[in-house]
Amino acid sequence: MSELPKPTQREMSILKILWKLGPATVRQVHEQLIAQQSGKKVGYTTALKMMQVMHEKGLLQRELDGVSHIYAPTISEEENVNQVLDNMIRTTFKGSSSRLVMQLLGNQETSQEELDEIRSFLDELDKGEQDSR
Amino acid sequence: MSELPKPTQREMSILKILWKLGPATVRQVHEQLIAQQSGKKVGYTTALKMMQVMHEKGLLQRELDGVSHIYAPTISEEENVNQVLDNMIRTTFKGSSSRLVMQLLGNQETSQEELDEIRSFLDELDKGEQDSR
DNA sequence: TCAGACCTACGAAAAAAATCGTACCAAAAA
DNA sequence: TTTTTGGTACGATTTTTTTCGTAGGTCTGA
Repeated sequence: MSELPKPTQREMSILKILWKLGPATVRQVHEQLIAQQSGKKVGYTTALKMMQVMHEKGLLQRELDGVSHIYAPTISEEENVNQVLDNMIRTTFKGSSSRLVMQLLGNQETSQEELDEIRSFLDELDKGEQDSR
Repeated sequence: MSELPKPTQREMSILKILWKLGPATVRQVHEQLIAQQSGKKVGYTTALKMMQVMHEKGLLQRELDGVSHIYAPTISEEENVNQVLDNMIRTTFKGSSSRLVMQLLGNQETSQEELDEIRSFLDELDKGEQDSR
């Protein structure tokens, strides 16, 4: 496994945009960047450069499409989230995912539907485990 | 709510140490910093300065104790985790905490005990809700 | 009294991250 | 053909973060 450097906060915001948009050009990303960061104006070349740097670091893949490049994150949002969660469980919940879940549900307002969904998902898991015994 | 700046990655490592130790002096934090970051040696004044800066930013509180200061995070680990999770739910799980839970449990290897714990926690929640009706 | 051990504060240097100006190329429009 | 409209690359500058040297204070033990 190659060691991808941790994205900086700014880089994360670009990753998030790409996760939302799917593979996209610098221009598209730049537009989003401006749209959300109301107040901060970011130049086009800034976005371009950032994405070039991220490409060099291995955070983004790119593909030539006519004149322009189409960029995509090398890591999916799912993978990223999993990493973050795993890490959180390890460092702040002593390895116990149930603690995380409890913390989460205790804090968030969670609707009945959601709770039910979780419950039936638990049932699914149990069933799967049973089968594999 | 005051706008605390997001801690940088280095600052996070100091926060984590303080969350683990409880309120502590620069020296204590510095020791930990060295202990974990085997390879990277960090000078004492570096740790001191970082913590001073974090104090100015409002990330740390401090209290004079004789000659030295005792520092503590202004935000608890719990609050921090909640923020991160809330944010994650909002931005990547479309506001649904159950999706997060499902993603988590689907990915992690979770023991039967943990699953049971979650289930009984769900029951607790339901009971609470019932009472408040 | 004086050296040594611990502190803090502060400024400045070094390193890393972010921003942007400018040059350049190609294709489309005039 | 010339101009305008996108696009890339890249170097340089600016800003932010990180690191550390140095100065200066206090207390303690020799």
